[in-house]
Amino acid sequence: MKLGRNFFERPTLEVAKDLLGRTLVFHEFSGLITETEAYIGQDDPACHAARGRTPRNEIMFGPAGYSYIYFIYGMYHCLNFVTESEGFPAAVLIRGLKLCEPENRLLDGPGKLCRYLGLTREHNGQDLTTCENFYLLNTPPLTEFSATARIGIKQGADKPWRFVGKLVP
DNA sequence: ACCCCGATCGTA
DNA sequence: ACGATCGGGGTT
Repeated sequence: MKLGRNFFERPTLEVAKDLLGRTLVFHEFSGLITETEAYIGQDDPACHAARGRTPRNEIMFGPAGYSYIYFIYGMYHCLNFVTESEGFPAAVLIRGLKLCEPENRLLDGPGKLCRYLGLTREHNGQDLTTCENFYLLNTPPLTEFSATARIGIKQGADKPWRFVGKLVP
């Protein structure tokens, strides 16, 4: 069963935790989400939308359930899903994926994940709730997880908004 | 127009 | 610990 709009139209911290264990499908690839981070609104200094709307971050201001993919460090892309209500800029960064198809492999890191799947800015702004080859399945969530500070940021490093699922053997 | 730096990763 | 590599966004 595909995750619908209402899954993403919730507080970002809830969505970030609830995404752990869900299955991401992108064309021939599928895997379990194992690690996420929340970026929440203009009061979160680490959020790309902290200083308002720009061409890059405008998808974050739109409706929930869309992909937000940006280019970083001159060589990597990062995948996010937009959350909360239209007009409120927030998203969940996907940092880890336990790939099941076409091979078993752990994609640990947002840049490595996008590089393996072939995700680029061309896939920015896709509606995950209606797309035929880019969506999420409601496989059982990983209820065991730890919360830590977000990785690679300076501002907002005090907030424990990174969630790492404990994979059950 | 310019310049600094970043939600990273691989190697040292 | 650090360099690669370049787009974005704030500043001039």
